[in-house]
Amino acid sequence: MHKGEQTRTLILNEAVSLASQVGLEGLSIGSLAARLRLSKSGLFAHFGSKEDLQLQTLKQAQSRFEESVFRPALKIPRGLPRLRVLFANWLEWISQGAQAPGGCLILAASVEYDDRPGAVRDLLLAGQRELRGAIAKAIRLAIDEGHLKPETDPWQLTFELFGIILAAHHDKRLLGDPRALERAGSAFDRLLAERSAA
Amino acid sequence: MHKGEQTRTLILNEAVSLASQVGLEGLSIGSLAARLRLSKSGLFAHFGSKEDLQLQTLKQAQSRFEESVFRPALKIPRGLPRLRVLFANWLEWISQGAQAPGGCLILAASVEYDDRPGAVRDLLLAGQRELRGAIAKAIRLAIDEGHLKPETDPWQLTFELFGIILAAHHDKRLLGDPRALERAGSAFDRLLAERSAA
DNA sequence: GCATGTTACGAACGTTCGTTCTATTATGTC
DNA sequence: GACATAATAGAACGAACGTTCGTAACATGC
Repeated sequence: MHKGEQTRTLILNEAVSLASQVGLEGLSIGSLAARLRLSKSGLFAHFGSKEDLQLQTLKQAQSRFEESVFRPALKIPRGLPRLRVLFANWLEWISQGAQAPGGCLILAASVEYDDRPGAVRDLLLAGQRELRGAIAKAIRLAIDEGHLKPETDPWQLTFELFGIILAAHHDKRLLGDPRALERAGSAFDRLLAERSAA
Repeated sequence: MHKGEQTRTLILNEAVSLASQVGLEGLSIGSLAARLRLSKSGLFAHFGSKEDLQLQTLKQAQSRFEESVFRPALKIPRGLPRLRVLFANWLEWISQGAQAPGGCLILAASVEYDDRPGAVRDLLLAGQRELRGAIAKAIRLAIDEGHLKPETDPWQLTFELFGIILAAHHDKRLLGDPRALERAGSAFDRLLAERSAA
């Protein structure tokens, strides 16, 4: 009954790791099966198509992101404190080399599929919209709490925060710059300092 | 004698266009040949290996970037004016859908190869370092000209500018957000305004 | 412990991949 | 216009791709 679910989870964990290195399109059933010491057909039977495997892999990564970055932040008092934790968790997420040695799968897939219509892109888009909305909401709460100036544009600030994350991810991975994280941190601090209510 | 060079250029132009959509790894010799109505082997003879094709394609994109974004900015007076033109050209570059319908090939390849050692990654790294250095230099000139505060950190500002570009590219392509460019513009303006010398 | 249904395997399918030959056609030079 | 050279085509290669199918091994509920 639940032996299937068990190996399915095992497969998806390995799939996230592999796909983060070679991309969702580069993720091949054969090599994934070899990593897990499974037969190609045995693994395939769990999904039925490669696209489904890609979708499930992406969903796995998304829910891990939600669990690692977002959920913990909800326990922090709303306003600036929560926003700070959110950003800190996010930074930690993109610099995790353990479970995703190839960097953040979601960011990689976003670049890979930004011009390929289909279910994968739709899933990415839905996740991205949800993420942006949640950050904008956290910013709005910070305004309501009187932590940020009322004229702050939540979407604009969200845009700029995302840019810092992207730059940190890029610099850490391609350039291997160890200062990327502190650069991101000070950019974040300055961004919030400007908009902090007096 | 120079017929070869001619078709080679034709191939590389199409390769940049195709690779921007499917990635440098997804770029296959067969489909590229079909697009150009060439035989697979005939096209292959121009390069000798797929990796060489990838390298030449990336070099083509890099030199086009240099030509479109950087070179024109050198004619603008140094300091803030040049920096503004640089950023504007860059923004225009990432939103060009004509020759690279899949977005900026360099950015896509940076994500694709950030964890794949080899010649492609080395080329990306060299290009990125050159770009960062050039921007930091432009910023330093703006400081020297008295346009920016002397305590401005060129590398930190370069980092943040790059983040804005990345965010704009992402939002325009995945989210299809038409406001991405103006968001980037106002982020840029504020970034410079803060550091403008009185 | 047996029956039953789920789970995994192995072989094979047709395609496409990058690459290597050989042969044929175009091109540039005297 | 003939000749050397460069450029393209065509066929074939082994390997890997996603996918299908029949069958053996297994785990589960009685």
